[in-house]
Amino acid sequence: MTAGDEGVGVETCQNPDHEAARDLIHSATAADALVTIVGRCTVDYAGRAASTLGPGERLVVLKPDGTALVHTDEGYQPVSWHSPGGTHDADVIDDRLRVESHRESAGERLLVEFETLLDVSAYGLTDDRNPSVDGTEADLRDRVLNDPESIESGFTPLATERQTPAGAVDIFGEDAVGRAVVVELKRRRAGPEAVGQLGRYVEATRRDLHANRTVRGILVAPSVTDRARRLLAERGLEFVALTPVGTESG
Amino acid sequence: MTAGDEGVGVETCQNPDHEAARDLIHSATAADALVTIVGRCTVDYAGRAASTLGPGERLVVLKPDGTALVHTDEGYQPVSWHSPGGTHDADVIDDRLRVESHRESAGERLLVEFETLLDVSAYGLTDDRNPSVDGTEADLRDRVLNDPESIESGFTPLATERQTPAGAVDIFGEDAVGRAVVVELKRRRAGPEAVGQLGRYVEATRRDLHANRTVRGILVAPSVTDRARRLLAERGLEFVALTPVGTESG
DNA sequence: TTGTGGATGTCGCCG
DNA sequence: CGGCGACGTCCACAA
Repeated sequence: MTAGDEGVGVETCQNPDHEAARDLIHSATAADALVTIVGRCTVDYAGRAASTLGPGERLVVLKPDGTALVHTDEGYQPVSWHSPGGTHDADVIDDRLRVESHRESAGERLLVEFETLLDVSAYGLTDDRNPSVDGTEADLRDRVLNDPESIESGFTPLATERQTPAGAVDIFGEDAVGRAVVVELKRRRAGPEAVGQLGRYVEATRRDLHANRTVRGILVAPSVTDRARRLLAERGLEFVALTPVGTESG
Repeated sequence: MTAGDEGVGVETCQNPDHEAARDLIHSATAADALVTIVGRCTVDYAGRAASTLGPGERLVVLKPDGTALVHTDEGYQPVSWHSPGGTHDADVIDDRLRVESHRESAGERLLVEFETLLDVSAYGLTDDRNPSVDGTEADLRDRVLNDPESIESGFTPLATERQTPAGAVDIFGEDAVGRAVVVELKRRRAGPEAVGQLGRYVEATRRDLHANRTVRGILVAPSVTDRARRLLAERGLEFVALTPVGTESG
């Protein structure tokens, strides 16, 4: 595999010796390939925090963009990792493969040291990256904009992402009587932070507008927790139940 | 590899035909092994939302706990996934491997359909899961408890995780003059939500205590954003700069 | 099961 | 580059 070759390529080594693994990682990294390493290893991370992992068998993924992931046989989350943007390196010290990812700008470093190697593989992957997702907050926003009556009769959206000193209001509009309305959207059941957000935006909007202008705040979400409902009541805010299109039952 | 065998085991197939891949996935899943599949595939997810991915070359990881991860050659995040708790299945339809993860209780389903297979491997992994992390919010809390003067002279912690109707207060205590103090901790630079949280806890604590008791609110974090600082001032709350032990420079 | 908030969150957008 | 909030967030812990 030559550098710049983005086509399909695979190189696999089972139970490789550590120097063969190092060489494979070197050439794969140079060719912008994705590398997987399976073996017994220890892990050390230092950066935004510090973490260590004792010996265990794990799957390590090195991506050409600098991402490093250390996965065990459980969980969605990697047990340790390095974010994109850094560089990978591999060497052998005391007959042991050491894989290191670092990003100087963030002062981060991830070190994986292998006792045992079960498998090392390199893959040249290409992906068009054309994801599509439905049921997001943007879908909920579009639903409200396409049918403002779903909020309440006479509601008129005037702006989305309206800037205030406290942040951007999801939907800003007017009710049937001409009062200002601040709408905060949540794609799923809303908790206390959502109320906090809405409250901040309402306060900021009151300051922005004429002092005597009424500003209503409406939280729009599929549902709210009890605590959130209480907080809404305390602050004179309102709630409208609405789900993003496509997530509703039926 | 027999069911219940948790020891080290590896089975690898390069450029397998789709039925061989299916068989390997079946036996690996039955043996609680971790499976990696590399190939060109499409992905469909339906559950909390809905997402689709067009054809692309990706790394798919199936874990024995029901986790499924679809990784491209970029990014920390899987481009699609299935959370732990479900089950994996594999079959061949129209000469194409289809891998499906589903969790009925959550109404979630992830379907990966392969056009091309570069590699299928299974690994029996064992991990002690003895992670250690430093520099967390818990470390910041311990730092304050071990040296209350780091907040201010005369500060006395009385409780951690003190319950209020608005949630749990990180540290509750008294200042040198006997006023109640509510402390909210953040391990990194704090933004508006942190102020909102602190404000809620202070309000709830004021209601809990005698009406005439003064309650101070202190945000403890390495730093705050401008907006957060303004919000603190508006609500009469305070800020003390402090980092979790071990993250500080020097 | 649900609620709540932390996380080495990551990621995208916008100033 | 930093601030800010969404995310199919995940996750641990408590009620």
